[in-house]
Amino acid sequence: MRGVNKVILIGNLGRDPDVQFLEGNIAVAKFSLATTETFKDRAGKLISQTEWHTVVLWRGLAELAQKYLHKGSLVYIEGRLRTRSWEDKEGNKKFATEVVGDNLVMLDKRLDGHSGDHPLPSQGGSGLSTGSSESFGGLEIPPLSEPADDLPF
Amino acid sequence: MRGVNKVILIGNLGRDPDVQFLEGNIAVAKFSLATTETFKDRAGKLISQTEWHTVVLWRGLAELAQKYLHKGSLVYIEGRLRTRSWEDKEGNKKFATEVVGDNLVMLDKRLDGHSGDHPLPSQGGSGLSTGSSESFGGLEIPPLSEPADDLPF
Amino acid sequence: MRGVNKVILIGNLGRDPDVQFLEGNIAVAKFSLATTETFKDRAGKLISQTEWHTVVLWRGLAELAQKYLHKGSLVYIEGRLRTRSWEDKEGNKKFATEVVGDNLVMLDKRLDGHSGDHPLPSQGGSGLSTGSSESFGGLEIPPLSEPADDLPF
Amino acid sequence: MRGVNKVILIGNLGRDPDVQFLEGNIAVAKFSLATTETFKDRAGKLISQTEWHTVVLWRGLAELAQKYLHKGSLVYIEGRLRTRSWEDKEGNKKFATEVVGDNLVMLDKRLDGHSGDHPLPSQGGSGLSTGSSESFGGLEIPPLSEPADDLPF
DNA sequence: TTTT
DNA sequence: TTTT
Repeated sequence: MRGVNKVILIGNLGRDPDVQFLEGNIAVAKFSLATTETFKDRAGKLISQTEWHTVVLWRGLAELAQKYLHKGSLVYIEGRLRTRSWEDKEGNKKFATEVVGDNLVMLDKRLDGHSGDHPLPSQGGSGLSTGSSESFGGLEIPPLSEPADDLPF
Repeated sequence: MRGVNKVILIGNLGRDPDVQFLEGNIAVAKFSLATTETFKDRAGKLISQTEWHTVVLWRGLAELAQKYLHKGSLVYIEGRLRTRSWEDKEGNKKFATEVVGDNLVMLDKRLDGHSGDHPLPSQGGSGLSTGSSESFGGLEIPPLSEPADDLPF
Repeated sequence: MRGVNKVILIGNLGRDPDVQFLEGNIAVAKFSLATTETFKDRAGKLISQTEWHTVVLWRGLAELAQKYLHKGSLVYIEGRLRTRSWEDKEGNKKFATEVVGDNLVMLDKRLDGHSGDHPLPSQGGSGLSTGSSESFGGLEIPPLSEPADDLPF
Repeated sequence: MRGVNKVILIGNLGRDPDVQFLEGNIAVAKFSLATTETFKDRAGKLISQTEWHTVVLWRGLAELAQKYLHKGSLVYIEGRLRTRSWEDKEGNKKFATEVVGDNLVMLDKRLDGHSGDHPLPSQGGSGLSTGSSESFGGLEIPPLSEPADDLPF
């Protein structure tokens, strides 16, 4: 590669995801995501701007979307831009730019009383008592079980 | 510039922020942030890994942190890495790497009954009814009030 | 803000930038950027995939583009997605998604013999009167001149 | 996952990479990377600031580093922060924060006359037997060979 | 310790 | 339409 094509979004779903299963039972999810940014214009006035994105997820991520995401869900999406083009029935050239996600983080707090119902995948850091000194322990490098701290550096 | 130094974190505060005011009434906030990532190792086993970061915020962001962040808060931080070094009293060279934030997004849903109490800055997209076609309208480019859609392209 | 809308690209310009000056002498540059990523598909075959993006730059960044970028230039662009819609003469609804850049890093080695000729600013907005401060989204630049190491932490 | 820990750097190697092979013939590369950013301080003065990062690469990426990177090389690194701690011989607690890279893009123009000599893979893991698939964090690579444009949306 |  |  001599290129980078990366998108990072945090926003809310405008509708429930639309999930389809292709042959081979491959899941594809699609939804609109609204990102709202606020900033001051040159005059110092607060401006709020919403942008809508089409997000596409494949396979495992699509299945996660189907299980856990719905209209209003707040998510972090990391992915890449992809523009498709086609001609409609009238022969007009059409373009659509989508964000193909390869990482998804659900940011909603479960507010439902019946938590535990659906075992939400993972749970980061919350409920930590103080930890920090403890947690600095030389953790293993993720996908490996190498003796990372024996490194001869 | 011929360089990029960018950090993006989503995680929970390990403690309430520590906020100080320097001369000139410049606010500086500091806190530990835990980011937890989950993934499968080579054997397919789910591994959860927590990393602790020191986050430093200046001025307006520090004041936001003081007002709205506390132990357990879930935040998005965008910033850059900065390593400081010094010698302690025994003459040992010490290093500390921090994330100096230049963007902060609070990701907690307000769960408190008395919402409205503290006017949380902005509120993105949530509660949107359907919108999408409407929202595609040719929005103005942020900090400008140029007739962006009159562009001669 | 309760949202994030961020794009990071590294790629080559497909053509020289198209630069226009709006009233008020505000520069706008537009160009196509090709990002090429390579990865292995499920069968282990190397796949190379090129995606084309429309990049829009304003003010100081547009002037930088005009001065230093040309067909083939390799650049890093950081920005945000923005979709515009309009109707063409036949009444067809059209959409275009662009990347509005707020940071630009030129990655080409100057190969010209007369290097040193023009002291490449190479940073968005540097040395420009219009002063695109957009790179930091209106945020306070973390103060280098602050006595950072005297921090009472 | 309920967290994000992401670093994006563009900078130059301060020295040739230090590459080691652990048992199992697993490669680990380590090097210092300088990122230089330029911006204006409050007085409008141009400030250039260099930050040094320790970058660690594993497996296929480490082998790429060994083959193609050297002192001065310009690279894009995407990875995550990881802080290790240990006690030195005097019993002093020590910390080191590193960037563990999971994506590498070489940004140097090949200036050597004998270009074409070694067909630069230039993508993390490409053409390597060890096959660092870390770049995609264990996620399914979005399937290029899927009939993406036949999607029923 | 890099680079412009 | 770029680049390797």
